[in-house]
Amino acid sequence: MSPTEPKKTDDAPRRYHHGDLRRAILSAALDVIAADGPSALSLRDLARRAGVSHAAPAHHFKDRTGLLTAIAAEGFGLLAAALNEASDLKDAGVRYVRFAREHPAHFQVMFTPELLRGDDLELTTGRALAADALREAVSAVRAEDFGVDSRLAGVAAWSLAHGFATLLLGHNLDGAVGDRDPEEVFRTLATTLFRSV
Amino acid sequence: MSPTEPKKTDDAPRRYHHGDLRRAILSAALDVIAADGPSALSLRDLARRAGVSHAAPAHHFKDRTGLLTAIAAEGFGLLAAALNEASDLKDAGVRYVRFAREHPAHFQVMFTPELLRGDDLELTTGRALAADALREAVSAVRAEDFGVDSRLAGVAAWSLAHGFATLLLGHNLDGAVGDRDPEEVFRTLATTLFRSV
DNA sequence: AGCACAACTTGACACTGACAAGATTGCCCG
DNA sequence: CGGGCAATCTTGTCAGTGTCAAGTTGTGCT
Repeated sequence: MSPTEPKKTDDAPRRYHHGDLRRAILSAALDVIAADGPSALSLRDLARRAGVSHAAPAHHFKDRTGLLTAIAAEGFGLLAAALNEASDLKDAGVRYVRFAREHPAHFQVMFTPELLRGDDLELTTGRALAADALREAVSAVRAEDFGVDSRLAGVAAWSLAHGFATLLLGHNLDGAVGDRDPEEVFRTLATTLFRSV
Repeated sequence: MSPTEPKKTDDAPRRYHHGDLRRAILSAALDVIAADGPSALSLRDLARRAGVSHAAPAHHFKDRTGLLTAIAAEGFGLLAAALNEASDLKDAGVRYVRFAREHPAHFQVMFTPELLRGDDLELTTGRALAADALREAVSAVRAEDFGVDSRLAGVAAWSLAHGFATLLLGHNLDGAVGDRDPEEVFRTLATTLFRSV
């Protein structure tokens, strides 16, 4: 689309004037988002933190949407990697929740589509990788054990894990979880719900 | 907190210069949010749509956060009303999903805490109303049927419904749901998962 | 060595949220 | 019934932001 864009996104780490500005800005952005959400993100503020001029970030991410899209794409990659190590569906759910807790900024941005460039290549491939990983985990539970549609099992598992993770990050489960380990709470919860499938 | 604020929030409809500016701005805001998310919200744009000056909205909502907080509070009220009519836990879940589809802007704002004034009175009371409604629906399913903790049943049901609704609004289930009625999909899904509790 | 290009800077413009201070309007109460 | 008064809205302003355009600096390659 835009031939002016560098597009050498993640080859080797850059060693230029700044060092690795792209990573520095990504990292600062993740801090800000984790603390105050994507709406608190300011490119100029990120530039200030990195000690560069206010327009420097644009060279790496084109614009605000580009930065958030890069974060989402990275997040889907990380999520796919995490899910690919799951032993079964329940374990995949636990890893999903763990991912959301360990990468809250990624998680939040990944599922806020109006902030993203939906047709971005790295984003769509990352999303596809994560979807494949989920499908793989779901394939372990036999279709006839669950219901008519095998995809329904995937939707159910995804909904449960995603809802739990989302509510957790929004501090909506603080009372119910208490001081227990959220992942353990989710495990027992998933075991109870899925015990018969 | 702020004694300058009018605070006569929702008595009778105002009949002043504009007519009912407060409602007009709320309504326009809901349109914008439903279409492009909360980050696309601009007070000046809302003022323009309502045909008033750029600073008029501030008189009704103090600032951007105030507007979003009012939306969230209204949303929790609507959700509580919907849940209070539920016949059982599964029906509450279906109504939860229906609420999210019918009021996507409310839903989105309600669960984005960093956009809200968390200590706002109307918000906290609205949230408490909705929480009560959920607890009421959960109380129908007996604790020993589910597991040790009865609250766990609430967390499970809430997570499932919230995750399904969130993924649905984000168009993450378009493929799996197809052209079926999402509420029906959720109903079968919840029936399968909760059939034994 | 020098050239092409990536990385960054400087400057500008339109837009936004927020605040202060003034103008207008309907309502209440004497 | 009319005068004050408070709620409603306007005007003006300021700092901050995203984005674009054009210039500058450094780097690796040939």
